[in-house]
Amino acid sequence: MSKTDSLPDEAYSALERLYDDPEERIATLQDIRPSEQDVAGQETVFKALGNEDRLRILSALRESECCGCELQIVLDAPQSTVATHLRKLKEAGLVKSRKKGKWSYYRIADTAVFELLDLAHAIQEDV
Amino acid sequence: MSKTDSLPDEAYSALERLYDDPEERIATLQDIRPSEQDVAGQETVFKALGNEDRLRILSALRESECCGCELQIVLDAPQSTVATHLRKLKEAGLVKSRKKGKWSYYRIADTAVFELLDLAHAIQEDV
DNA sequence: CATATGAATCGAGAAAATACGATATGATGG
DNA sequence: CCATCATATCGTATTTTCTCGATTCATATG
Repeated sequence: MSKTDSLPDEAYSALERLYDDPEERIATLQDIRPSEQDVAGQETVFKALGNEDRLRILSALRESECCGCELQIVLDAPQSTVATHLRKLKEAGLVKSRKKGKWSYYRIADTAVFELLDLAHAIQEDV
Repeated sequence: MSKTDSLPDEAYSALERLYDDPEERIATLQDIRPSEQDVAGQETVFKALGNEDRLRILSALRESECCGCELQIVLDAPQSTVATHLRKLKEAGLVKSRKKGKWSYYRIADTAVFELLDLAHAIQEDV
């Protein structure tokens, strides 16, 4: 037998047993469509943060601005790997960079980034 | 030729050109080792948040507590998919659940979760 | 206790993210 | 200009995550 699991109908009939006026509740639920843009933006930020190496980069930048070659030492990873991580962080708006001669210096873009890191830490503490 | 890119030595010699006392700077950088546990916890939280479906679940829970079958309607996804997302959110400490009869009701675990969502939104706004 | 129902778990194929060598780019100093 | 060096980008092999049907589990009800 197939598709025992995917029927949306299944969920509808469940709601019809739960509520006196299921139609209204179903309409309400279907209307929960947060702006695609909002969700996409949040997703970009959280995906960028959801990686050990990138969290360690942010941890280093919390101390001070660093150039790319310094971050290679922090991560003990090859240059192209570090550069890729930095690009992701930059695209997400978490870090900014400035160029000085041959060097690119990276810094945390905003104090909101510190807050994000601290909140995540706090949440996991009491799991 | 091979491994033109991965030599850690390369980064070391770069720093030796950058600083008068490179040894000290290198030692400082290598010491930036945030507690593995801290980073792992943050990573779990941010990985859980870095997914469109899960962000939409949180968006729905922001309105009100929901049971599993209601979230199936919100996402328009099969039951096992929704259940898997909910497990991830729970493991990360982002939602809590209570069982009532056959139903499992989910709710956001802490106001810190709202703050995370809002901060991420704010950061992406000015990228 | 048989059946129905909502939810949790499992497993395997599909999709996405990551790692990293090779190469390209752009600045600097002879 | 040519060589060197710090970065950035590209291509692809590898790893991780996601999806979702099937199955199992738990609760309720006749």
